[in-house]
Amino acid sequence: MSRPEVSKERRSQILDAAEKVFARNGFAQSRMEQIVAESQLSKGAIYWYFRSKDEIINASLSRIFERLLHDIAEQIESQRPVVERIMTVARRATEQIRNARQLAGVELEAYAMAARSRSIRRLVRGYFDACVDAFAMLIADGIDKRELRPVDPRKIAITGVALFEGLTLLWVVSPDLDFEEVLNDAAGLMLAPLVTSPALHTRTRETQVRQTRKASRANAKRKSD
Amino acid sequence: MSRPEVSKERRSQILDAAEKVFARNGFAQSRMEQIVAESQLSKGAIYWYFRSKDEIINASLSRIFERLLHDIAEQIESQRPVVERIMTVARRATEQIRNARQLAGVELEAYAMAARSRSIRRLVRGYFDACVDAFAMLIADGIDKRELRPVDPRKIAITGVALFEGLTLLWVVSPDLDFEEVLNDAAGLMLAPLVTSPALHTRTRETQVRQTRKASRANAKRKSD
Amino acid sequence: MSRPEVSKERRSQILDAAEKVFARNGFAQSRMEQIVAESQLSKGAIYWYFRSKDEIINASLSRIFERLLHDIAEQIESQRPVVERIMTVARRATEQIRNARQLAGVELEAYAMAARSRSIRRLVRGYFDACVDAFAMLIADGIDKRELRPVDPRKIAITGVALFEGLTLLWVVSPDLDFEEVLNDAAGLMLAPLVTSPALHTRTRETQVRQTRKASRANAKRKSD
Amino acid sequence: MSRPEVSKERRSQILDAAEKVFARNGFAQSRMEQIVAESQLSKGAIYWYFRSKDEIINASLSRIFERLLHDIAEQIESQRPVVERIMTVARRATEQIRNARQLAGVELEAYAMAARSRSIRRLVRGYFDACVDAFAMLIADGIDKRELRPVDPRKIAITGVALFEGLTLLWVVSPDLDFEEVLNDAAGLMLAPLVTSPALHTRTRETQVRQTRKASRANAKRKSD
DNA sequence: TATGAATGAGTATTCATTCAT
DNA sequence: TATGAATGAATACTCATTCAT
Repeated sequence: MSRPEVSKERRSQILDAAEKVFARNGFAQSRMEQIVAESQLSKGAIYWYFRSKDEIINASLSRIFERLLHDIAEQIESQRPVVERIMTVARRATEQIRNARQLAGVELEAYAMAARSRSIRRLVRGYFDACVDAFAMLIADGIDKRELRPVDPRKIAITGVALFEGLTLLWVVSPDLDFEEVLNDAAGLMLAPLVTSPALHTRTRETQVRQTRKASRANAKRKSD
Repeated sequence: MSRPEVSKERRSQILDAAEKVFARNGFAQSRMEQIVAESQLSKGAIYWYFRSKDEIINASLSRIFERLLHDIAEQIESQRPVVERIMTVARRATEQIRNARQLAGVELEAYAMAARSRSIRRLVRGYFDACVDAFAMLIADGIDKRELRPVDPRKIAITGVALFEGLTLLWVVSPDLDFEEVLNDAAGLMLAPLVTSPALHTRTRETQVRQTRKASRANAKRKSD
Repeated sequence: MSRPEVSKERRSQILDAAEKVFARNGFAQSRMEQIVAESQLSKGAIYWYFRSKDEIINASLSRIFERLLHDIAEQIESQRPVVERIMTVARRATEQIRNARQLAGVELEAYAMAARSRSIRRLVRGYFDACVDAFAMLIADGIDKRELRPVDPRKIAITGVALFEGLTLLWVVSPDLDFEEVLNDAAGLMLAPLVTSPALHTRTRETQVRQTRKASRANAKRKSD
Repeated sequence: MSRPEVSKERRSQILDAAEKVFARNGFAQSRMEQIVAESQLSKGAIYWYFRSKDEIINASLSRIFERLLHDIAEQIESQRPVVERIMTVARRATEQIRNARQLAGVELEAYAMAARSRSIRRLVRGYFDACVDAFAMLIADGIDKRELRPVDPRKIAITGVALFEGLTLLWVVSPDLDFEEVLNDAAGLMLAPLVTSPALHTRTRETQVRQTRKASRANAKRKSD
């Protein structure tokens, strides 16, 4: 292998290790020592390829976001109906997060760090913007193809991304929430009014006040555990 | 002041100081020394009232969430139309967060911590559950009064809370986002289909694909800054 | 109760509490807070009667030593044969220490402190001197009554006290040692040659080299546990 | 120097420093800062080689006991008469302790700690056991060679070790005690009855009651200082 | 006398980063 | 390039003692 190839290889090796450690312990609670151990390299080697822990965090996050976006991009290029594509993206993201549950924790930590660090904020913002862009593109496509009513794609997209991130957050805090079901409900709620054909519809029909009150009491009970 | 009154007073004094420090620096980056300085008390006094930094964080978060919920509760009891009340709650929350912008950072950090700490998770979960309950109650009330179509209030509530938290997150990351406008759009999008009267409607009318594409390019440009 | 009586009462109350706490945790690891709790008094009250923790330690040790000496004194005044009286003292001390096993730990800590603190040294020294005096008196009495050969009572006494303290030390470290048996052996070994009548004799008779070697191996084995 | 050699060197360097500091201030009153200063290394370096202060204490004590045992071992292997060898061991130990007087304080603290700490107790016990073993071996050898009467070597050994430790304790508390003389007296008292030849004998002859009473009065006087 | 809230100097330990080899 | 020993600033927490009431 040539020099630059070795360099690339080593950086990957380190980031792979770092990612595992970050997933286990979060960014703040991860120690350079642990990354060293996981990477099978030496402390010096790590610092040869990365200036600091912060730089590793940035690079790691960058890679994670890229990977997530890559998945989304694939779906977007498909030629299937827009609503289907949207739901597929959502479902895939759901799967990904459920499989690598720890990823959600890392993401949340990144969002929290974004509030304090300029560089992390730029990173997260890039990710969000890309998500919104992709989503908006999809909506616009749907409008063009008369699958969706003529709405502001950007607004829908922002709402959609916010909804997805918000649901992820709720799910991290309440792991017993049926993420898939909730996501379906929420997506249906949001998309149904936009669809020109009556294919997608909210499935609920009648007053469910009593049901809701019951659930409230359940919450109250759990609180006192 | 009597003994127990002084004790209560001191606890508040410490939590007030802690809250300021936390808002400035986040939980992790806040130092006990800073809380000591801000509280005008001594280190020993702090530890007389709280066992550890963690306990202060918990108490502080608890108080913050309580305050937020208190505000929501006020709105809920009003007798105005449900949609109005919902929008008022959203608007008030918006204001609160915009006024104490740092609060959002603290909240995000709490959410990230919830992924790792049992006690914080319980706290955050209690908050989310209460929000969902309150929101669901409002929806149920709307349905009872025929202001809203008969839907599952709980599902709407979860979606609503997720949406609000997600938007806050987006806004923390993209501070130049017009939070109020985005919130209005999202709320309209979500509520419009539920309303029986045609009062509330999405204001957008025609294909805006071109507009969206333009925004995408703007994002792409900002990225390279 | 008159003022001075209350004072005396309170001091006892505090020292009783302190003694319990010291026995549980040792001097260094005992906290004033614990003494406060155990004494059912307040922190201020404790400091009203004692200037400092050190003063409590001193007073407590003083009381402990006095009590031990009191027991010895009783035996000395008896009119029974000297050897019997010596063995009774030893046996009583043994019992006392075995009953309040923690006492031995406190004593050892006092001896260690004596190496650094002038006041503790004076206290311990007073105790040792008194022990030696009492023991020497006993020996001298035995010589006078022709129960013992004419030896230097002081030398025997010092040896005896050292032996007893040394055995206690060994027993604290090796709690499975049969203290009573070892003490009997040691006392017999030391006293037998002094006795004019042949009443007391070492009970061992023949070469026990093999037995010893076996015990050595047992030690070696325990070491590797 | 090779890597492992440097490591060994550093550990020694740290333990040498620690030993000096411990001797000056005792274990509990020694500060890591002092060990850092004395060792000419940095705080980090100390913690690179030892996990904690406790680990340094353990290692230090271990080394001290090993050194003491090494000295004893040398004497035991000699071919001179057993009584002579015993007295030489005792005399050498005496010298060692008198030269490094502070060592006695450290030992006493170790004994006190043994009452509370499992690991220290194991250490001290190993030392005592080894001492007893060595002593018993010597006695057994003497019996084999008909220099000593057939007694239980182990019992003598325990008594001997207890006696020596007890005398050391007395001497720490009463530094003006003539340790050598007292040790000689005690050893003579213990060994004389065991010896087959009449070479060693108690040198005292007549009633010394008066002398003893005088010493008692001296003690009483010192008490009131 | 008595209370217990308040003080603050004191300390072991951690960990990102550096640098001689 | 690579190693891993060495650095040292930073930090949460303890606890004997004090003092206003």
